[in-house]
Amino acid sequence: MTKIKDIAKACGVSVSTVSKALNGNSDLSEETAARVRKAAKELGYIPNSNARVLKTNRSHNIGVIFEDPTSSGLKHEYFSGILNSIKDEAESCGYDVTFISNHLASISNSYYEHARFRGCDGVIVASADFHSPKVVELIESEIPSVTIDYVFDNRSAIMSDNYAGLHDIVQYLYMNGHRKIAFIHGEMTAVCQKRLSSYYKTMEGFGLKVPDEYVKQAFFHLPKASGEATKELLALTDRPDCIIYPDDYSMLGGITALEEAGLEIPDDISIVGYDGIQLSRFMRPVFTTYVQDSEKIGKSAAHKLIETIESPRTSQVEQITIKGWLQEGKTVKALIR
Amino acid sequence: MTKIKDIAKACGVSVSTVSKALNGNSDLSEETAARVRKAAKELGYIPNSNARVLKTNRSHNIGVIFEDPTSSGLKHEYFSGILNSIKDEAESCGYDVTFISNHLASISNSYYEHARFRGCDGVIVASADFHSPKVVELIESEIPSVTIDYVFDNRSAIMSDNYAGLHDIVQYLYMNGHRKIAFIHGEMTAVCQKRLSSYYKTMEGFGLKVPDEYVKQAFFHLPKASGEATKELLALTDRPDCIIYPDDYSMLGGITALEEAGLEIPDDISIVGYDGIQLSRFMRPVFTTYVQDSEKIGKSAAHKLIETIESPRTSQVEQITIKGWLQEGKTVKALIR
DNA sequence: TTGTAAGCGTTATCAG
DNA sequence: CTGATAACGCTTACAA
Repeated sequence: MTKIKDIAKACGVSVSTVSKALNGNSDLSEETAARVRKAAKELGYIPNSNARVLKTNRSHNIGVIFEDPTSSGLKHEYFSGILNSIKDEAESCGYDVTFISNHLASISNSYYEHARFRGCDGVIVASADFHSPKVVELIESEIPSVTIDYVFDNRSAIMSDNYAGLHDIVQYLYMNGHRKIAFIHGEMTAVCQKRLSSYYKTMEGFGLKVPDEYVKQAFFHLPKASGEATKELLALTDRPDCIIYPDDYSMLGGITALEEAGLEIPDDISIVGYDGIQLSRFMRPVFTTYVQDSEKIGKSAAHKLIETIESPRTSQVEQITIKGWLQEGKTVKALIR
Repeated sequence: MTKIKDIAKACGVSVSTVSKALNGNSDLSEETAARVRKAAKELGYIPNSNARVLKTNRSHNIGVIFEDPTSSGLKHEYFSGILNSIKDEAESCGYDVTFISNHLASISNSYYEHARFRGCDGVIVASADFHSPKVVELIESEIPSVTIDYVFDNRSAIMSDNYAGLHDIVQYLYMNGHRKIAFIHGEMTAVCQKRLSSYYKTMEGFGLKVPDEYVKQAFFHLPKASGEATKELLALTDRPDCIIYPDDYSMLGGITALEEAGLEIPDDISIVGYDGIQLSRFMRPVFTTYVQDSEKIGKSAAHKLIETIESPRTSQVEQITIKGWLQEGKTVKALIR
């Protein structure tokens, strides 16, 4: 394999001259530089990033963590969408993307160590158990990082607007005449808490009381759990006329339960999802759901991280909130009041 | 940051002793080895992969190419499933996973150069334009590689069983009494050709003639195109009573066209998809479709590549075919004969 | 069983 | 404008 030394020999110059020419260093005659570049091309020179990183301490490689605690990981459309746009943005800035895990066989069982081991310039924590000490260790380290949907002190975060999400949903339901609005939510992650408080607050803002029985815990991405919760809601003496689900996928479990109960959607009961996955647009009736802008979220995360890496002084720590939008489907009935 | 030298100093031994101890080299007294390991832990030592790779020429990093020519890339459930299981398998073997692209800003516009640049031990080509010179360049290089759903000479490949797929579909339709079976297929990739020839052959095996008008080209993952093709089929004087689609997602376009034509599924016309994405199980009627085992495909690809890397001598070049299965949904009518 | 020393390919400092 | 040289952190003959 051709290396700098070979080029130097071929051109009759020193290795440092070659290095400078290849890196566009200005204090070199344009003529020599051109000669070197030409030779490099002819010899099929490919730089060796490992040698470079060793010397410069800059890898132009960012780590990404996609380890759904519920193990759905990349299979979740929300996350694969985010990954896809992280990749696009990173590559267009000259950065590579490597997965970081906490169980790389025989190397390390810590995110931090893994990232250090590979010399990542920074890490995006997209999906992980944010409460785990391993994540905290990484976040509190000297490695620049950006989190998605979770805020750590003194670190930038990209937030899907869960507050607006529930607000817009509840408001939409209210405007359509609904008052008895139940909320089946996922496990108590930060995301979930945000949605929950937004739900309560918005309800309150409309002067609506929330009976305790109207709020049920299920699990994200687990249709069965939401199906169970749905049955419980249906068993109430004063049952809701509207149910908000943790996500579109979970809503499928709800739909099954509703069908079993012989209820028509939306005539007998209205339902709303969250995420806006493809499926939500193709189901009949089309889902009314809050669409998360995963593309923008991924892009922003990569952008912010790279900014933090390249301009540590001027880059601000900030929480960037990415708004989504309400997809008006056919699962909510407009009640005549 | 702690390095080998620091450990050596702390233990009063040489750096080579430390290196040996940390790498489990046998010709070292157990006592020294233990002392060194203890010190390494206390000092929070983290190895530097770049230095290691530079010296050993083994990165324990595999590259993956996920660049759908149709740009759907990772958003396609089939591919995100594959990626997920590649990642799992690689990590459990102590390998990292890095995306390789042909447009990494300012570094390189060639897969091969990119992979060399990062020192990848091998590359999995999961999704790319296999005909492009850039892919060929990589495949023909000295870098070990495994492809998915496409065979190159002298390289291992993992193949979703497209032959069995169409065979099983046609057979199932035949068994259910269908004779007029149309096939809307995707663009003419290798995958598509395999399905097409299997379709023709199986039809022939059952003594069925395929009218030219029964075979239409549309595009993978583009519902609209399949919708158009569906309309053309419906316009035939002797229209098919059954349509096979390029994939589940495309079938949605077909369904829309059929609905517009006022046809009931499966009473008026039967349809079959391909892939077995989540959506196919939640749509009503549930899709009859051929499920591709993306998890097994990804796992096999990683496994085969690592085997090739670690045992270049004994590892065989082979095409591994991964069978899927027919998901019996409700979109095919059992015709009384 | 342990240590010495060379070298992996690159960049950066400093002298010419 | 160009070149010598040290250094990045590690592994590995080979020597002791």
